[in-house]
Amino acid sequence: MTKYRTHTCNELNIKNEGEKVSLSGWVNKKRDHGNLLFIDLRDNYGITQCVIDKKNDLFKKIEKIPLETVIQFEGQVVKRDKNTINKELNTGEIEIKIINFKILGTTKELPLPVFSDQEYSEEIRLKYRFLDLRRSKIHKNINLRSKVISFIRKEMEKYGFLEYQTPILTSSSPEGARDFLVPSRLNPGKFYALPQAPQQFKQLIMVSGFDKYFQIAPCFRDEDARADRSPGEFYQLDIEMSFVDQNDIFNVVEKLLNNLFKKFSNKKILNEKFPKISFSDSMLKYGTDKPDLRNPLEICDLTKIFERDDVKFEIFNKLVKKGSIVRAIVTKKTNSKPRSFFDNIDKWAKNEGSSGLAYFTFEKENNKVLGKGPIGKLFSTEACEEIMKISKAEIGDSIFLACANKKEVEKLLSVARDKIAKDLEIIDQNLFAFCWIIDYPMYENDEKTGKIKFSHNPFSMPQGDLNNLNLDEPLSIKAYQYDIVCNGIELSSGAIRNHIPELMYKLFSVAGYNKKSVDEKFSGMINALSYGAPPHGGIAPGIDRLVMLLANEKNIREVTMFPMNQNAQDLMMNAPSNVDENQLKELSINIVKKK
RNA sequence: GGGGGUGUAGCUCAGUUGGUUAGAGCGAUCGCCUGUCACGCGAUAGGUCGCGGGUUCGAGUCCCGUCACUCCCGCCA
Repeated sequence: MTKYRTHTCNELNIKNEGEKVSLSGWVNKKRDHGNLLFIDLRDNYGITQCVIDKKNDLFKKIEKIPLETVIQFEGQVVKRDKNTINKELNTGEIEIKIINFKILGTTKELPLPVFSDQEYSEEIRLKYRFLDLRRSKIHKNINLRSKVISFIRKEMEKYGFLEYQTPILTSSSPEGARDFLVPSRLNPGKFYALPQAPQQFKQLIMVSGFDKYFQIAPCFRDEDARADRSPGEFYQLDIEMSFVDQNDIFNVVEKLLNNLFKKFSNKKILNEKFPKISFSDSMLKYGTDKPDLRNPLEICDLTKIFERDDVKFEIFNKLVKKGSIVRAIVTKKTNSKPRSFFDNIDKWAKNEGSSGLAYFTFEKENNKVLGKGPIGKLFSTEACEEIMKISKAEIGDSIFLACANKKEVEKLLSVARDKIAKDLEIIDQNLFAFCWIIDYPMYENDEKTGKIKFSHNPFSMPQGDLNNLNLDEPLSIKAYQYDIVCNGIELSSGAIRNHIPELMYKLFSVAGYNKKSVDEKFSGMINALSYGAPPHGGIAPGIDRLVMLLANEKNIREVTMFPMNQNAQDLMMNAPSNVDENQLKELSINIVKKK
């Protein structure tokens, strides 16, 4: 109880009948019958209906109060008639008979209505975020986010982790995303960088002898936004552990996510023991390293089929001869689908910038397997049977074929998998399907330069006999590097780190860094690892994306309190903004004006 | 950096083949209404059709440019 209220707007019920109470909140909605006025009063917790009739002298004044005014009502809890009970409200069995009121905060005319299910443009929502956040759906999302973070902290502490904080002003790192830079006044011409992640610090924490680290860590990357990627800043559940292999980390994360998702969602978890899929398998079966396992469709490789003489699909045959590959998606029991179903998918594929998806359906006539559809007759019975064997297709199933270089085929079929599943409505929306993607390659070919580069984190531990790595074939080396994926969304990646300096020099030299440049660029890390570093590893699931999944939202701004727009501007606070000439002078900075 | 979508009243949107004074719902203002909970009824106000240029007798509508928002590609070790 405070001077403003005896109860919140969500707690009064039939047991309080007759009590004199005081409530404070916003005028959510008025229903004015001329001689009788209902006001829905709203606060963070809920809504309570307040009522006044014309006999009361205050009626005329209260009638005029605009929506979203902040007001305090004194009144009496009255039981509602049976037929006027509102089952939608927790307080729906009672109402407050207004005795007195006090206006605590007035409002101008609203730029956007608060009480409405309408959708509004992002621009207006972000500019008036404080109004937008009053609306029930996003208000709930933000409170969910708070509860999720609190739950994670408690769980992690239960598992024996301690939260350690790391610097926000740190040094610019040579690899990875663009840094946000902060000029140093005391060191003219030099810059701090905001951390892209506390990657090096958490390793240093392990080297410092702390054993189990976590942090709800802010991360800053100056890269372009997406629906599921805030520009500028986001949060990770950063985790690092000493004396572990990757299964120890999997166990912690699986336990945490199972508990978290069970607590905050009614959806089922497909496999509580998350399946482990190797990177190469994932690229073959799903065309991507973030597969949506709710989708039962799988991709198979049929390149060999097009080397046969009894397959007369000239375009593909020729392309295969030139080195292209053919992969396919089988859809079950689609022989009765109308022609438009197939043509739409082909048309869609062409829209995606590919040469389209060829298709046909397996049928049986006179006990002989036949291909039906535009290109069906180009395949002999034997070829059809071979395809069915490889793709596990049955009579009545259809097959969609893509032919191009490996990367293009993977990319097209990965999105085609989503598209076809959506059209067939075979994705169970009431499911969370987690998986681990493991065995990432240590290196890859840089397409632009043709040189070998690290495919992920250069600090990852390579797999195999460390004294006998095949450095002549770097592309064959796999790393203890892993991702966790849920419903096709990449939640995070992690790795067992390389804590052996000599090995690190070797691995860096493959990617074209000599000892001197490694010492220069990663001096802090290398130096620390040289004084007794424990084996260690970790992971860092994205908090924003976890909350998105739990809130069933597709856009990260729906779970972020004060997000920036796509151009990394805060329309409410007007950031970024010009600064005073004097501020620049102190920082020894000149602005170069673009023409 | 590139591609798509959108831009009309405070908010959400309609606007036909280019043709009279640009409409609706919500909100605002005023009036009526004692059991609503998306209360109801009536009236009034509210417009640089994102901005600039062009075609045309005539442009919200067609063309060119530009800006803003958004989605995607690139990018995000």
